[in-house]
Amino acid sequence: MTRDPYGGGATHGRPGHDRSAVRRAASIKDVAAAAGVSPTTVSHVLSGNRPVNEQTAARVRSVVNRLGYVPASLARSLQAGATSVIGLLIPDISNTFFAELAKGAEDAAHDLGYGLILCNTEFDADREDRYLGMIRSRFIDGMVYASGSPPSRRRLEALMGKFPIALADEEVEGLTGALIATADHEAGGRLVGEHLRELGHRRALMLTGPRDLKSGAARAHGFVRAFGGDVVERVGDFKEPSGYRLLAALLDEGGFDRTAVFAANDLMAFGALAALREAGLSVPRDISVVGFDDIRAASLVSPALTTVHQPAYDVGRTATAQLLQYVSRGEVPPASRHTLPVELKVRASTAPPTAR
Amino acid sequence: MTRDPYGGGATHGRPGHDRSAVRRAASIKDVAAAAGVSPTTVSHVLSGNRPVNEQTAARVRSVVNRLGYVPASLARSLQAGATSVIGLLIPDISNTFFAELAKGAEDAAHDLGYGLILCNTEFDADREDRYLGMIRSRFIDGMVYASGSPPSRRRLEALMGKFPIALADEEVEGLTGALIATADHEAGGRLVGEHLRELGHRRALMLTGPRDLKSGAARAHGFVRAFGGDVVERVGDFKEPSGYRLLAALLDEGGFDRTAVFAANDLMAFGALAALREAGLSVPRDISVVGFDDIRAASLVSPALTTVHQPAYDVGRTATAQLLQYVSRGEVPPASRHTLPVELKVRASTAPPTAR
DNA sequence: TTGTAAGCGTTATCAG
DNA sequence: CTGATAACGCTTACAA
Repeated sequence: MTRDPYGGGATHGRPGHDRSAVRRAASIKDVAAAAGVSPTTVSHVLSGNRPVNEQTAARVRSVVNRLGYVPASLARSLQAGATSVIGLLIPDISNTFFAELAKGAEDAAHDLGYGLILCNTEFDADREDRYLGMIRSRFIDGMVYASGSPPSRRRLEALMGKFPIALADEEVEGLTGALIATADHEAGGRLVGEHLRELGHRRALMLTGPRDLKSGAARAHGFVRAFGGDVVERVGDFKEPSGYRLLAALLDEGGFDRTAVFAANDLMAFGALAALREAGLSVPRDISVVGFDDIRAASLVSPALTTVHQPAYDVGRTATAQLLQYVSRGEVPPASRHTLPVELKVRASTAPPTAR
Repeated sequence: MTRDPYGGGATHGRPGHDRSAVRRAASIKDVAAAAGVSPTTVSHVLSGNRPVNEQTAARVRSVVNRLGYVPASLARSLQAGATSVIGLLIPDISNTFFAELAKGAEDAAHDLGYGLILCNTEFDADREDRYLGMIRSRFIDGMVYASGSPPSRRRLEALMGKFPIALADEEVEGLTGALIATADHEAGGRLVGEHLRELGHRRALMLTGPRDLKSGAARAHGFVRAFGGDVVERVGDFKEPSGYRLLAALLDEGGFDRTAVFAANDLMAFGALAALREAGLSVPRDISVVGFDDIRAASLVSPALTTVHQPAYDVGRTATAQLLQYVSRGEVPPASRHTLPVELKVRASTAPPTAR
């Protein structure tokens, strides 16, 4: 917490030569005084909330310009009981998936006249805590929550119901009664399962994300059911190195008999690709690889990655738009779920298995 | 501008069954009353700004817990004259370069106890305007400005000097007296020039960004001087399609005699790569390609792109840290420049020219 | 050790 | 058409 940065008007009656100090800005009183009217009138000239004599209004406006007066939004918000700003809490803005989601959220917020505070947690609980404090202290009117760090459930649960919060992308286990917008993870898994099965694969390796994420479970579930074959599972953390390490370890062990790899996200698929390349295996000839998310790099890698396109932008946009619908009325959103469609992008990293 | 979202306390004296409405939160007065002390004492118990009898303090704390009281940061900020929140204005958060920059900015802000508002402009002047309004209305204590949309100069110039603003990544033409953190664009251009020259190239095509960006000019300048050979220039807009179109047009024309392409950023380089592939030319055998930025996808494309690594994270972090140093003292930052080193990443897209 | 009162900059209410 | 006053929720002299 930062304490009062400048000591409350020390430069007050001292115009002139202190070049770097921020001068106290003109207030509505200053304008009123200079225009010879009451603050009330100034307020109304600016807001148009009630008619003002055109002469008076003109005079006020001219003073406003001369003094460069801009209403203090803090005071306005204090009086209004709302700030017109919401937060977006995500684990990692440099992950393009979240960047896209953020863009959707920002667009939706902007459309409704709201500002958006970026709360980047780096999966750090302290950081998440601090950001959640913003909603408790009512500095923001609501929060779009798109992180999945498990330790946060308790706190989140306590907040939800009291404050307007929407879940984006990731359900939080055991949290009911929430407004949530998410991609159809199960369908995504199913599409991949069907695709690999149709190609003729029967033995697959599934690289999952952390166990406690519902989205991951849904993907896995959809995949296993649709694939129907033999599935080996390894747990990773959604980051590239974990995809690499998991697969490299399996390859080292020897006796690797899988013909396809389904990674929980594109990043892990990239890691898998690297491990395969290093082991001298060719994709998709020796082994097929599928990702999830369809981040930009997916179509750029070589071979281009077959993956499931997640509508990250829409998830962010939908969650935010829904949330604001309630926030703008001063209500806590009811439980509701918006499942957005996904799409399988078949590219060059999958092919029928070759007999070995 | 959003008008007062909810009509100022209609649910005030109506406790009870309106399930979805947000209940008025406990205020310092409520706590004081319930604990049988004055608001002043509550304030001091919480802030530690002056000693309080341990008995009293304990009683207050217990009431605070029971009521779930959290101080309203708006009121606090109004009183303090600062919000401990700054803005970060960028054109496109889904561009990984800016995402990295944002991450650096967010880290620096977080370290000093500041929040960061993401202002994503999509190169839209209206949007930029609205966000700049946040600083004029003192909702934020400062702004890290990392956009380059030319029409904004005037406004920016008017703001700078009055409000704490730092320029990140991109100088704004004709704006002096600013605090600025930027990568060493000129050195970047030079490194590319030297690299291509050493490989034996003598005829290059340079795909630039918009003309009025200083960074682009610096890159071009450094490149042309170091390369020394024959350089043809085409102006693009930093987006992938423009790289594609520019090169495709040249190829179509016939008589294309360049042996190397230097694109203003990686995205345009990707476009160029696509055009080349389509024309049946092989990189780097027939032609070498170099980018700028070193976004994640650069090492993933095939062939992996030789490019100049920009320290996006550090640019964001440095600009923000510098800005906050002044903001926290209530000062407008003086002119100063921080030039961060770049690095040439030689990968697979460059090679000596083959005689044709 | 504690409390009273003023003030931060607005806007809504009520009165003229 | 306009103005005085209270209120939003907090902090901080100043006083006791």
